[in-house]
Amino acid sequence: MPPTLVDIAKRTNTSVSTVSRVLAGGAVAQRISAETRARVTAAAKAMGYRPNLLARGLRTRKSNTIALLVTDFANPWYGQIASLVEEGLHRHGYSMMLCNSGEDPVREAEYLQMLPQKGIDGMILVPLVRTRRALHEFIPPDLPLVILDRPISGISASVSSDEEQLAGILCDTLLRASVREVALVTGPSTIVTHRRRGEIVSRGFHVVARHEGPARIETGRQAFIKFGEGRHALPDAIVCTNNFLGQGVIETIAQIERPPIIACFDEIPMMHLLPLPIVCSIQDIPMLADAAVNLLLPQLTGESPRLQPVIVPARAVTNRAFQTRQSIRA
Amino acid sequence: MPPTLVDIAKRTNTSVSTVSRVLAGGAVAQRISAETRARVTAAAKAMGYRPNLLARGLRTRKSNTIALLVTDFANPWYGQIASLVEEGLHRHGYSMMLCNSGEDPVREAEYLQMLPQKGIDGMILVPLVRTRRALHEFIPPDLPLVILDRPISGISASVSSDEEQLAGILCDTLLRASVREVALVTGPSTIVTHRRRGEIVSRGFHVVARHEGPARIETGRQAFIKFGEGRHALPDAIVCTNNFLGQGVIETIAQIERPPIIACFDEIPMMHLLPLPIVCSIQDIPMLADAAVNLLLPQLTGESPRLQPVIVPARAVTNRAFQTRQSIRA
DNA sequence: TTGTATGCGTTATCAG
DNA sequence: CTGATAACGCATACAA
Repeated sequence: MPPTLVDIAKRTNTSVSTVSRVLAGGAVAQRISAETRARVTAAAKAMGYRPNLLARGLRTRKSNTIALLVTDFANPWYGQIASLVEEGLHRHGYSMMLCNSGEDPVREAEYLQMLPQKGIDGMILVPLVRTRRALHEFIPPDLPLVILDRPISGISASVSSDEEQLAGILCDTLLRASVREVALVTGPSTIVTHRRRGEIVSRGFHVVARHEGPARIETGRQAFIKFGEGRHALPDAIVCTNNFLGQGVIETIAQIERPPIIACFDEIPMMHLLPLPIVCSIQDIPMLADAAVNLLLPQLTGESPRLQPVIVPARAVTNRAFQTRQSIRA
Repeated sequence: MPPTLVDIAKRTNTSVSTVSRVLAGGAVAQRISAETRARVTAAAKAMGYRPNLLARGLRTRKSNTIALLVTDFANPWYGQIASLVEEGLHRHGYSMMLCNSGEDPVREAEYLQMLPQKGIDGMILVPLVRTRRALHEFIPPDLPLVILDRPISGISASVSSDEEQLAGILCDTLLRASVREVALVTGPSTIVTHRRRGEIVSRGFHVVARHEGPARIETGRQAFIKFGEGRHALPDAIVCTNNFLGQGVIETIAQIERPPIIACFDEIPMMHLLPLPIVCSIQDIPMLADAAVNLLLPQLTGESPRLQPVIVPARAVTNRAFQTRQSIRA
């Protein structure tokens, strides 16, 4: 129904190839006489021609499209990074499609299979799958790929924060605040970042309670309820392995008098205004986004100059209530 | 390079059509002898066959893919709604791709053109374009389409909140709190929701200051700085036309003693814990998402039963600081 | 400078 | 039950 090259060719008394060449623009178009070129472009505009990208992609095996598959785009962290990645890719002439696995391995598998079949040129992935082998049961080994946030061993094109440092600075801050006992609220232990963060914290503190669940606000809420049941004395701090969990805990715990310190990874919005001590270990989102783009681009252009995993430094930030608490104790 | 139907056909001494039929499954596959069927499926699995979705889409004009184009997926509001839309569509066998115009009309135009050319089956759009005419310069008139959040006159498949009510309940709450003078922080007045919300508020109160800019946190921060320069006495309330603007204002204003009421549209995370009076007019995100999906599905299956614009009711919520303030004044 | 012919991987039509 | 064969819309090698 929409006009095709054939239609334009008929209308202008030329052939499909001529039309194709004209519309291709650039050098190829220059090899066509100015006269026919004008006729063809005019007709194309008049008929409202739009190239069928499926056909073009089928033929050229190029789509100028990158897929970014994340685990939960309801989490603003992913929205922010996606937004920056989008801008970066756009500057280089690629468009980006964001897909969501919703922390569901089945949906991840579906998208993982489908996206390459749809002819994307490359993919940036926040993975649920944990091994290179498992991953490549779904995607072809030659697809330009960058692993984001959660390194997979054996894949060198990956960007993530230094988990040791990330958790380390959090622990240091807690130690300086005389924390000894903590409760731990973690996302799925099948996910390496959550597991790793939990492990590192466990190494440094006496963990008196634990709760694990999907990395969502609701899980944080449940955690506090569960902790409340077990014992009346709360620990010195509650450590959450991501922002959503932290937010859930904060929402429910703030009513307590003398609440424990909340320590979490990633940012809590407006933490400075919240009436309880908070320390966040914050990843450098712009740098992560930038690195992801820069790691993908050379793969797209064919050149594959020994990609190295990029490890981005993080920093710990305490809120005002935390700082006040410290100066009072001092 | 990846195996195709032809490869499988050769390997099994059959024809492409047979292979295609077997792999199609369902009724078509039943018309093939159990024996060849087994041989073909086995070979397909062994060779790791994956259908080329570009080719299939080119042929069938169906992709089982819906695009959701929003204006700013760094804003959690869009992340939440996108997440719900995704789940809804997924339940009906569609996958969803989220794209971001970043409040840039040029990028919107690009995606608007490209997505249909890529063979999506339908689209849900949070538009920047303001008229039906302008929109259809980019997308074909027969593309299944739902307009989300910002109705466009002449397009009946649209879902949004009742702006009159949404702004009305906010104004009522402010009036009951004895607010007379307000400052207004709005997103781009080219966007109907921002403009409309601003107008309604202007009707009810004396607007002593205004600031307009992109609907981002940064704009809210700038607004407060600007207001601070002009006069020393702040108004009774600052009204922001969305959550991001509100967050920016709150972040910068909280340091003030006796801060004004912050009134905004959409949700402020953990508002109950913030130390200044806040009232939010909150849209029903799940209902919006649901309606969007339900408005799109019938268009996809061909039946087009007189679609009506869906108007979703909203509610105003005040935080604890607001409530405390009220009881003190009473 | 332009046209012809071929193929990208599928599905669908038409024979047999 | 199965196999040729023709599209789908585009890009390109090869001719002219």
